[in-house]
Parts: sequence; C-alpha cells; structure tokens
Amino acid sequence: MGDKPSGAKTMKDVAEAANVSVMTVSRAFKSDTSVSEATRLRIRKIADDLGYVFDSTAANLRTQKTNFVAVTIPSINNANFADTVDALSDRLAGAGMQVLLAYSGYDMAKEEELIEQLLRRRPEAIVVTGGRHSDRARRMLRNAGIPVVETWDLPADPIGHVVGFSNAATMHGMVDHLVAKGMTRIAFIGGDTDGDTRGADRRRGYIAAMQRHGLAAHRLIGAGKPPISMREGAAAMGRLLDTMPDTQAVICVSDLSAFGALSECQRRGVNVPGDIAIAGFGAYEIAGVCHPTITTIDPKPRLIGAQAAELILELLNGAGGETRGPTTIEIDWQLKAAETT
Amino acid sequence: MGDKPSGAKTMKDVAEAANVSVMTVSRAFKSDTSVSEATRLRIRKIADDLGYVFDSTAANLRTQKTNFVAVTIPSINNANFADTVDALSDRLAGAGMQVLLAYSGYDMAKEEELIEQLLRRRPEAIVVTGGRHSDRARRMLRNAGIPVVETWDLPADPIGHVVGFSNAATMHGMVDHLVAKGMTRIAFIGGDTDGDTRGADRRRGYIAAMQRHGLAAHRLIGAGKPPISMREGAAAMGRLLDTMPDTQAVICVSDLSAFGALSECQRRGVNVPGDIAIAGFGAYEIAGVCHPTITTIDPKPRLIGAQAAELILELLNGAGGETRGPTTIEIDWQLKAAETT
DNA sequence: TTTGCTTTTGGTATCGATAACATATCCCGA
DNA sequence: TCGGGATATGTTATCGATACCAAAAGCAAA
Repeated sequence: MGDKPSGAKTMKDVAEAANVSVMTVSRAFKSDTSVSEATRLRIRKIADDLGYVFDSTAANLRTQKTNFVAVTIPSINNANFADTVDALSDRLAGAGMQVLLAYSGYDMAKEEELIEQLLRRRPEAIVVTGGRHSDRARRMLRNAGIPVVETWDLPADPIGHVVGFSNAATMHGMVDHLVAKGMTRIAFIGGDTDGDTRGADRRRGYIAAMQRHGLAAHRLIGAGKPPISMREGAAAMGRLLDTMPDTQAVICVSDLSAFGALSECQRRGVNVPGDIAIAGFGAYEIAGVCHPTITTIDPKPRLIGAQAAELILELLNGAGGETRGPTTIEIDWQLKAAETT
Repeated sequence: MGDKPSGAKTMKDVAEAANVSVMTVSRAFKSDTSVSEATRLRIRKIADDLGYVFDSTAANLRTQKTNFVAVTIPSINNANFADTVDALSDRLAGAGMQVLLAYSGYDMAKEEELIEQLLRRRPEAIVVTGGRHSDRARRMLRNAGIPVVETWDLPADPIGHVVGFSNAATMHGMVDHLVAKGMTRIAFIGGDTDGDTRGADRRRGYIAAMQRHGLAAHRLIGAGKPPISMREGAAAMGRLLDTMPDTQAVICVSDLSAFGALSECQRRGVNVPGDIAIAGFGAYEIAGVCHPTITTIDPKPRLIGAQAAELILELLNGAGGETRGPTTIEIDWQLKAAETT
C-alpha cells in the first residue's frame, strides 16, 4: 500500500482522506483523549494506508515536551556504562521516554560541548557520568531548569541529584581485603592522566588507603591514556614484573586491565595468586569467567541506571513535589573476592 | 551570572535584551549568515549571560531538518556494535549530525516498534543492523523517504543501501581453515533460537561449509537464547566435552562464547589447541589478549560504521545525485589465525 | 417533544526559530 | 555630491501538531 515516498504526509493529508478535522486526527493518535472508537480505528487505518508517520518534532514544539532524557557517558564501548544506560533506558521506555545518548571520550571539553548540544534538544532531564565537569558545563546544567543527575561518583559539590558511590572508598575496601590476606607490597595499575576522573579517584583512594595502613604507595604503574585497555593492562603488568618483582599484589583500575595483567602473568608463567595477586574493578563478566576468576568490586551498574530512572520519573511526575530538594542515592558497591587474591 | 532557572529563555528574550530583532539573533547563531561581527559577538555574549540555550525543536520544525541519524543495534552491550556506532557517530559528528541510538534486544517485534518511534523523530537517515525485519518494519523503512542502510549482513532483498558482509561466508572461511589444519570433527556452539539472525546465518554457514567438505555437521551445541554470553559459552563447552569428547575443533558464534569455552577447557585441564581447537568471531580485544590467543574473524566493525557514515553524508549532500541507485558496500572480513587453532 | 447532560467534533491561536522578501545603512568611485 | 552595489537589519508567514474554547450530536429522563 502507501504511495511512493513522495513528500512526507501530515495530519492534514490524513484528515482530508478521512473527512474529519486535523484535530480529530490528532486525537486519534493520543490514547487519553476522547474520540469515538470507530473514528479512531478508521483514522488509524487510513493513516497507515497513506504511510503517515506521526511527526514528533511538531508535537514537541507545541507541547514543550520531548520525552527525551539526555545521557552522557565517557565511552559507549564499556560494559559498565552500557549496563547503566541499558537499565536506565529500559525503565524510561516503560514511561514512554527515550534516551538520547552521547559520549565524551573521557574528555571534559568534549563533554561540555555535548551537554550544550543535548540541552538544545530540550530533554526532560539529563544524566551525566561522573562528578567533575567544566565550569561552563556546570553552569549550563544548573540553569537548564530540568532534573540533573550525576552518576558513578559522589561529587563534593553536586549540581543536582546524585546516584553513585565513592570510587576512592572502593579502593579502601580493596586494600583492606589484600592487607587482611597478609599483603603489604601492593601496586596499582591505572591511567597516567586524570582523563578518567573515576579512575583517578580510585588511584587516589589506593594511595590514601595504603597510607592509612602505614604502607608505601609508590608502586604506581601508568598504563597509558584512559581508558586502559586489556592490552595496556598486560603491558603495564610486564613493566611491574620487570621493575618491582617483589610486588605481592596489584590492583588494576578495571577488570579489563586486570585481565590483561593476568594474561601477561600466564604468558610468563607467573602464578596467580601464588606469585602475585591481582584485583580489578567493575565486575565485568570476564572477571567471573576467566581462570582463575578475578577479585573485583561490583559497583552495580544496572542498579545505578535503574535508580536514576526511578528518580527522574518521580521528579517529572511528582507535579506537586517540584520543590523536592536534591537527592543523593548512594549505591552499595560490593567486593567480590575470587581466585586471583 | 544567569538568572534563576525560571522559564526557559527564547530568542525573543535575547532580542529584547540586545535591542535587535529576533531575526538578527537567529543570524548570530548561524555561522553562514550575514551579521556584523560586532553584533554577533554582542548578541552571543548577552545570550550567554541570560543563560539562553538554542532550541533545536523549533528549528527542526521550521527547517524540516533534525540532523539526526537513527541507528538500531541489537544490544548496546556488545563491543562489535559499539565500535560500529562509535565510528559512525564520529564521522557524522564532524558533519554536525547526531546519532539517535536504540536497541532491540535481538527482538524483531521490538525492532519494528523502535523503527516507528525513531521515524517519528524525523531522522535524516536510518541505519539498521541486520537484513531481516518484520514486514511492517520493511514497509515503514521503504516509505520513510530517507536513506536506509542495512549493516552487518548482505540481505537477499535489500530495503535500500547495504554496508555488510555474508555471515555465512565467514564460516566457510573458518571451516576451510580448520580443515586445512587436518581437522574433520568440527563442532559449533551458538544460540538455540534464530533471535540473533547473524548468529543463525553463521550456524547455517557452518553446516553448509561442512557439507561442502563432505563432513558431518551434527555437532551443534545450543548454548541458550541469544546473545550467548561467556558463561553460556563455558557451559556449552562443558556439554560438548562430556558428550562428544572426540571433537577436534569447535567454532563459537562469537569470541565471547569462545573465551568462555576456552576458560572451561583450562578449568578442566583440557589442552587448547592440543586436545581441541577453538575459534570465535568478532575480533574482540579479548581474543588477542587471552592466553592462548583465539583464532577469530574480524568483521571490521569500525569500517562498517565509517562506510555507512560516508555513504549517508554523500546521499544527503549530493543534492544532484538523489537518484543514485541503492549501493551495496561489501566489507572485506578477515580471518585472524591465532594460538587456539 | 423538550430539557439537560455527556460525548464527539471543529476552529483558531500558538509553540520558537527561520526562509523569503523588504528596507535601511554603508562605502566607494564617478 | 550623488548613484549603485554590497552589507546589515527588520517584517511577515510558516513548519505540523495541540491547548483551548466553542459547537454539534447523542442520549436519558421528564
């Protein structure tokens, strides 16, 4: 059916074909308004035959609602963030909202630009990853007049709402775990810039935790520019084994680098955890599948997304409670001890 | 600066504050139009101080351009598709276009719904993953009046343009590789439904390739509902080892399941490739990092994205050549032999 | 048949930016 | 000094759907 893909059809075309007013067609496409069921079906049918597709851009302008929730993440190619977005998106889709996703490549200047682009699309709310942003980005978010949720972090000075956890605190947990196992010479493999602010927070957390135990925190291996890949993790492990062979354990900034490190050990015949223990972060699937399984920290990425979605829906629907103050939801991360430690 | 987040500012507010017409403000925000540099800067400054953010929804309606390219992928949590989207998105961002991403969860009915939702947003073009779609989805795409690109496949009856490769053909390549190594008892681990159509095509390709070599293709292990995870790959390998211990090689539907299979072997003390060879698909990073490295097929995900982007930009900009016929770009996948075979 | 209410349908202005056209301003050479 | 083309700014109508208000149609009870 449907004509050739000529000029796009509008409600007017449908209205004429159905011998009703445009307004009636409009009603036939909304569920809550009053049209007789007969006309609605007739109009729907005619619209379908004409190949009419509803035009949201017009509706968005008129109603001043886009049903978008904007989301920025550092990278699309990261299972942790993907899980968060997935959970967020699932929950929002149930409420008829769509996620408008953009990624910053771990670059704050890029993030600022993205935020501006996203706000131009007039999202109903915006979710950003991390708690550090450029001044202009912060200002734009603050002035946007929509709910702002920072995730994957516990910012000292939140812009709006927060669903996250302290990355530094997770490293205290991990160092405690290793010290309890009797280890004192503990290294850290991470990025050598602060591009990944959460990774940098974890590095700082490692240092603080070591100092709290009265241990030296000089075994820092820079694995490259974030994000650190498996391959970079492997290379960094090589350097660690070469330069500080007496290291008893190494904490990697993520499970991916941890797995790279583990593979490097296997390649060299270094026994894990016999010769050296390895820990990661993120509870990626690989940590529980590889042999031996990797001790890690589960930051509950899906929970972050689900909680952010719930919060947003509450804020948007709770017409009365608009004045509700900024909420901080702290996510209960979990240390998952496994075979590498 | 900026006032309290009161009602959103419009160009009118800026115009009044700057004592110019709305039109002049509009011009100050486009780069190609004629405004004196002095006024432009003055207006920009005032707009910034007011906390004004350009409203795309209005511009979209008036100009009938959204600068969106819609993209559907089966899952966001898949490094292959993430790479394609990343490359696509990078290239399009350079041309001022944004990607509107949606994922179908390997479900054709869901995909149909997504396509409708996406088309309502009036994208300039749409990129879908795979060459199989519901009838209604095909009809909507055909009537959309915008460039349609199917990827990651070579559909028999394309809707519009194609950037992909034959999933079945890759399995012929892989079986040939294993047979050349002297193996004849070759198994396949994949999904047990056709939800992942590309995975199903690979399974069919394996069967056809085996038959072409005069070999039995009965060693089919169903690992679960697609997508097959590492864990499911491991479980499937366990069943394969238990039930057909004389198997010489196994092809897995993806590197993730292949890695799971490899880990299961290591856990059981089965030597790879000594006792059994393992092959995957996708050239995920893990295939080149784990020990031993996994033989795989590189479908060049980033190339798919980049080529799709190029094609779209050509189609949209080539004002003259609108009548350009449907293009099919075949991607040159590559078999990467490694240590597991 | 008429009244009074509900249900269904129609007319008009509008959301905010911009294309198209009109007008004002400027600068330079004749 | 003035004409004429380039440059800078203003005015009006418009994109397509919908809020708001008005009116018509349907229906039950009087």
